[in-house]
Amino acid sequence: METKELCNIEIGTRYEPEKIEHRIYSFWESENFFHADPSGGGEPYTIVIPPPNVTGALHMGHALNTTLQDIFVRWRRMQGYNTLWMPGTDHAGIATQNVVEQELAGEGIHRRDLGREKFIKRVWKWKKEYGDRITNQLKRLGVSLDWERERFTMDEGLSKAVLETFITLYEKGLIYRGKYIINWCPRCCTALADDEVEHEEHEGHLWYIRYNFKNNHREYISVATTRPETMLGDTAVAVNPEDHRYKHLIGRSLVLPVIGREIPVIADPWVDPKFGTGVVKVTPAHDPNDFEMGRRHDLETISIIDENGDMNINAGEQFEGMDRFECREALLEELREREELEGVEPHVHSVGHCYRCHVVIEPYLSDQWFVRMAPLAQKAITATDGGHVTFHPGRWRDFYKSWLENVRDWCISRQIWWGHRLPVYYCRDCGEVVVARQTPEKNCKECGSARYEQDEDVLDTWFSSALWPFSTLGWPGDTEELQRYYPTSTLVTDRGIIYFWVARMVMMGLELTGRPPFSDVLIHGTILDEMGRKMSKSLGNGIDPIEMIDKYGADAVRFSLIMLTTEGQDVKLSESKFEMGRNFANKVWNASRFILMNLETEETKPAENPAQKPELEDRWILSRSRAATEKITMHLEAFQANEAARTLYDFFWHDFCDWYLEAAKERIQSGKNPAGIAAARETLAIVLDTGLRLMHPFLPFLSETLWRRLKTTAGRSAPRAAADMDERALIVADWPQVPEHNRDRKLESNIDYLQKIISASRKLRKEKGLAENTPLRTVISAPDKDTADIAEKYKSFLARMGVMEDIRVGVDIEKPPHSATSVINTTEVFFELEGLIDTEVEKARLKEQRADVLDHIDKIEHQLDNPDFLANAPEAVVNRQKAKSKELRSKLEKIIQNLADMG
RNA sequence: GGGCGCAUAGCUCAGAGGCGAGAGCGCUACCUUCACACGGUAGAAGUCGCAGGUUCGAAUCCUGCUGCGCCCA
Repeated sequence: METKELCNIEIGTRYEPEKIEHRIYSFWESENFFHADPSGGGEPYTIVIPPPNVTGALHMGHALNTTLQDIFVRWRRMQGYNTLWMPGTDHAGIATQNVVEQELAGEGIHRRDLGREKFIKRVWKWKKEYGDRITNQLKRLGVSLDWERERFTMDEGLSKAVLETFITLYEKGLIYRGKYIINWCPRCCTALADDEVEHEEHEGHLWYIRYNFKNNHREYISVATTRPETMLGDTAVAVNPEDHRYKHLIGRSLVLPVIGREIPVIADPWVDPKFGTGVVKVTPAHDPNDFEMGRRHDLETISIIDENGDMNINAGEQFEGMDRFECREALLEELREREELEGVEPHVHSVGHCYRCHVVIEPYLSDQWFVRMAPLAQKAITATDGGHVTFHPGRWRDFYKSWLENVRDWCISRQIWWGHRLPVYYCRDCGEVVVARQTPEKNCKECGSARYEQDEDVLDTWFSSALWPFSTLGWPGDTEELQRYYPTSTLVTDRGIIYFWVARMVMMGLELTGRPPFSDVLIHGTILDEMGRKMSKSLGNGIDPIEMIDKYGADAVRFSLIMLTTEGQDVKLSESKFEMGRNFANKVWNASRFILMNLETEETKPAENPAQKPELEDRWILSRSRAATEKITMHLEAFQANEAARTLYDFFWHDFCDWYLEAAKERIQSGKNPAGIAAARETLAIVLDTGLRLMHPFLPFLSETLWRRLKTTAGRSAPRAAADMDERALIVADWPQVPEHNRDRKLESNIDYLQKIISASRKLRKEKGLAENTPLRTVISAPDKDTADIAEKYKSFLARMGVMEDIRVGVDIEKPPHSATSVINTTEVFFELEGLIDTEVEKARLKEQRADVLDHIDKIEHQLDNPDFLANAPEAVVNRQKAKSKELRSKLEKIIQNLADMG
């Protein structure tokens, strides 16, 4: 897109983001500004996006997450770093399979009807049609991702990374196959990892069931359980070996109710004597703890529930085919009839649910593949302790470590079709296991058979996500990108996936590349609704970012989110919050509009290049803009985007618009003093340029639009500003530098003093009910020559900004008759108000002020009278309080004098 | 049960040993003045959750308590 066209935007009184956003984004894309060139110069700065789920739609969490990343990337790009922000999506095995299965269900088809191959084709078709919804939505936010490099966890390169990883870890003995109790989702029909199970407090029951002894039907013990239906698979009853109540029963035999199987009473220290009766049933095939106990005591494992959560034949003919919860009711009824149900009491316990579909998890005994976590976790802990991976805020390091320190082996096989199929082949004739890159060509070395079949399972999606920071850069190939951009710089994410993703990336990065995948991890808050609840589809309490962008503009959405996100704290969001960003954007728009109008004026001809005579406020705003630059840069370096945004807001609105623009306006519109006007124009352009640069990471569309306009306009009457704007676009313009001697603190404090005098005049007019443009004759009585000089020097500033006239300045000038007094620091300001002074009102006002000052003096002098304070407090604090006390004393004296003068 | 976070103006939140505690929204009054009413100017508004402690000095540090939220078991 042509620059001319971009500038051809009508600068109306309202910022209309919808008119520019699309154009600007196309411009950036067509100019290739997002694309990283590994052969280019500059220190690398790399971020990989947390790949959103390909089935997902953009929500506020993504909006915050990507805005933060875009801020860091745009800022570093402007600083001259060779910046890469890697985009992509995650194939989300279970979620995507569910979506396509539902689509098929609409056509009355089950995936099994289709067969594996056709089903996978169907998923790819779905992905091609709908898979880029979320990436297109991201573009609306203005993100500067390097789209040319977009990756997908199922694409060829990343699949190769997964294959190599599996083989490498298998060969190192870090991947193994075994028959264990895993978390099974009967709806998704697959195993899940421990951290894919969500635990919820559930108000259930504790049932007491009577187990009779063999050979003596009058003798029994009572067993407590929360899941009576699993009783059908019991192969023992256990007590704690130290429990004196039951010691004599150990080794005796019981008869399992309903089933009639003979089972032993065993002793195991795992049993908690305080739970229920202290006697627990042991079901090794359906409880992880019981499974361990079963191994210790060599118990039989009897599976009674199948993969769909239905009872199988081992549960007995009467229950076979029943759903597990249906069976529970039927069994309880049966026990009641047999008078073997001893009792029931309410019991709150934690129940695991599938994190994808929320069905109750079934502990399930099956053959699965696992990653041995202890050695990997140890490396990850060491790297973090050694400062190679730093969390912001730091407390998340402990959170991450506590998981790594207690992590159990990771079940990575999933019984679904969509995903990376395990590179495992079994000999059909002898069952020999071969892990290989492709179907083995040689005959089985055990039995000589040539018939192999590949494992049906696919890998956990997180297995491929764990490789993301290097697989996206071409690993296992030794690519230019990998050399240039790996390890990455900053990872930005929500605390919710520290275990799932962050920890696993660190483990895999260290194991496979020998280096941590990133140096800094920024954990931001979670977006909540107005009532502090998580936003979710089921609650319907979400706020759609795209709707908000349509309504308020992308920049407003971005800026509001960042302003609200204080370090690591959750954000309670409501739609009205976006007004803050919109108002700020509109303020910037209008301030720029004013400046552009003034630069475009016909009055100054560019060739003439008039002499410039800067005024006080010109130098002041330049000093303030340097202060803002310094602070914003510092906050970004500390990962505090919200503090940076706040600094920008205060600087632009309160220093630049409230004070400087108003002062410059007066000067320019007065029409006198051409050199002063020229200086004002130049300063407006310079400071707006700086402001837009500082703003760019936060409000990219608005700043780019205005900057381009300023660049073409500044040449007319702000030659120095124009000369500094020689970059092609703001997105690739230089970040403002902070020169060594950058501040004029004296000047800033002088202006502060003058601002107080101006405020006092405005306040007085309000009190007297005078119109804002009524000039006040003013006498300024300073305590010393230095202070008087400041006021004298900047009389015209006071006159303009405070609407004062005939300002007389001196040391200890006498108070004119019929005037109101304001005491500013140690200066008396007398406003002449003939006919408007009510002595009684004035006296009351001064008395109030006197009481106030006395109160303050009391406090400070009490402190200064305390020898301990003088002895212990730092000198600077003591001096400050002494100066304050002196100033207040002087102020008090003046108030008293004024009161006395009034009689 | 264990761990973490939060509690400050009507609302949303900053402030992390030393200012007489701040911002945005909302509220009150005045102002359609020529960049902006999505604006300007001025203002009202606080027992910094409660109780102890440390300290010359606590909204800030420590202990306990209460309430809310999150994570793990």
